[in-house]
Amino acid sequence: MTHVAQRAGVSAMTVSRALRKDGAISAATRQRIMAAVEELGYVLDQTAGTFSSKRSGFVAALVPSLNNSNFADTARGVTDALDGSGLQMLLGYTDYSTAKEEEIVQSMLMRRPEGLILTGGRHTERARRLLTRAGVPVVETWDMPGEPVGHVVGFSNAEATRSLVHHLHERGYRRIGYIGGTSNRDTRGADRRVGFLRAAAELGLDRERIVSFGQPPISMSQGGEAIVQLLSRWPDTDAAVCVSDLSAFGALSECRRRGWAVPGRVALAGFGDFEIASAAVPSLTTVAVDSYGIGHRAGDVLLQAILARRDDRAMPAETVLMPFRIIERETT
Amino acid sequence: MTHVAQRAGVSAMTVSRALRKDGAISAATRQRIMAAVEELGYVLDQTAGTFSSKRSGFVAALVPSLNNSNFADTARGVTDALDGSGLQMLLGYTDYSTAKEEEIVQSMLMRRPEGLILTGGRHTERARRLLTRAGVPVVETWDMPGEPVGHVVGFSNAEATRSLVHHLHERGYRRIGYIGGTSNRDTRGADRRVGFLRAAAELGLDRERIVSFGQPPISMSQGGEAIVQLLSRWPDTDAAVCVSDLSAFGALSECRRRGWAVPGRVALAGFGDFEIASAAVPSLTTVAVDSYGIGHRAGDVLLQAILARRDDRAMPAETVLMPFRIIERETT
DNA sequence: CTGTTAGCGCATTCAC
DNA sequence: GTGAATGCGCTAACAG
Repeated sequence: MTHVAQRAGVSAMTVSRALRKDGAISAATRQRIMAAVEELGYVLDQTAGTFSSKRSGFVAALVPSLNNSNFADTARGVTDALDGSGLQMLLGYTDYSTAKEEEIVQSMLMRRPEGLILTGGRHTERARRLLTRAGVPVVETWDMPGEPVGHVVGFSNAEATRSLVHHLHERGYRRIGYIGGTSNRDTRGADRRVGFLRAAAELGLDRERIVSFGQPPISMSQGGEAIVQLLSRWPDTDAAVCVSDLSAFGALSECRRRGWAVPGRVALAGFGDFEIASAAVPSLTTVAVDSYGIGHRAGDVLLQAILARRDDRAMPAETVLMPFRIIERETT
Repeated sequence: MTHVAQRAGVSAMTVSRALRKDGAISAATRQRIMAAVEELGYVLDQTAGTFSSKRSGFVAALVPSLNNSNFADTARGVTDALDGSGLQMLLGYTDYSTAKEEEIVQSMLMRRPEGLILTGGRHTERARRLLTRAGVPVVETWDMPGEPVGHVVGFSNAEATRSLVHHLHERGYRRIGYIGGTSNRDTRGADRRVGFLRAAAELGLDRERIVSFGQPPISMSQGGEAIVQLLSRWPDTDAAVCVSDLSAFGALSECRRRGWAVPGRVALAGFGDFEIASAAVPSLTTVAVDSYGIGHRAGDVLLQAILARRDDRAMPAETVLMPFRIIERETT
């Protein structure tokens, strides 16, 4: 910066000002400085800037997996909401593990984010403690946690699945099964199973008709194996609710290979309204969530909280309930 | 850190040592310090550490899109290769735009990464200049650039698609079409079209039989619209090569809806060996690339280069050609 | 609109 | 194995 300053015939401080948008510099001086910057190939050292200003200029966003269009859309929403704020989003992925989430929370906090966006409402005790003590705003998404860490932008996965089962019941299905992963690692998946069980209890359906298959998130091929297990164990099953569209598509493909008509032999429903749900033949009944909207809204809430904090204003914890809706298609 | 030091009855320097793995501290002292750290909820400020040590402890990885299992696998590979090195990967996505790539390169460089991994070999002039001047190792992936910026771990997309077309020709297909996006925004997609044209020229096939549909990356539904256009414009088409498995699946679904037998009426092939390629019915012929391996190898190469640089050793630019292979399935 | 001074929280270096 | 002095490159705060 001193080099640039010398070349432009100004002080380092003036270079610093020219490199930030907040003005207080004459157009002519800025132009001269920018020319010097380009000539020297100077790139501002944000590390030093952060250190000095105590503003890191970024927020951390943690998602379970990169390869999931729902979370990719949420990340896009966050990025868009932050656009123009001078804040950048740094992404981390937890592989659906709260232990890994804890690690990433810690390593993110070492870089002093101005806020964090998390997926889900379940965290390790230590992660909760770190987050609380960090003193920066936190938004939990894709869930409705009982005891939120801070702000929330999400919905109840249990409630959404419960609605889906009720919907199938209204359509006349009575022997409904559930396909999901073997552990509670995917906490949203576990919540969906809870919703299935709740609806089954309310409607007097069989609550045993559950196939758990593979470590979450379960793949298309695991969905295929699961539907075979479900129908061989309970051959009178007339509908299967799957933890995600991907497993539902796997089940659908396996049915096709075996000549089982969908929805004639068995109806299928997924979760998430991935592109494949509408592209599949027959198209998949599913639960649509506004993934992008969750991210955008979470970004908004976080930004407001960060701005409030900069002004030493307190911002009350906000909980935004996002809508979901059942999309009936050809598999039911 | 001073607080922690006081509580543990040592100097700040000793706390700094305790928080890094490099030893030179007694077990008893470290234990006392760790206790104080936990009690106070202290989290090391890596910004200050980076600033002082001139090591940011991270590498930047830029991918075109998050929602793509190929690039997600590559990112996983990079993360795994870096595991244990003390380097963290920070991810950015470019939306398949070199202009956005330039922006992200700049904002990453402001945080002083110790290395960068890029997807593709085409960049804006300014991005190239920034990268060259940054003085840190760079690895380009998923491509075989003519003039690499630094190291390369990839393959030729043109060559892979050319092989696929030759493969179809050997299987007896003679009126082969190509489905891709409308612009060169997805540079790997553009290279695949080049490979198609090259093979068509070599084999004496019709070189006009191309449908470009939508902004890359093209969606499943755009793949569906494209196959309809292709077959209505050139009804004698006996095979279609698609820029990706996703568009190929969209084409496949549309054929099914219209009662066009695949591969009877038209054969289809994709690119990438996504999970959907094997899950689809009929399963998709495609080109498999070792996405995870590209990431892992790129991470390895970058790590070696970073370690060499730390020791002031020069490391010659390395080019690693990764294999691809045609996977013949039921759509051809 | 521009310059000067001071200091952000660590790690490096050297002393002991 | 531990401590003290020093400085990393920038920006806040204030002066002019």
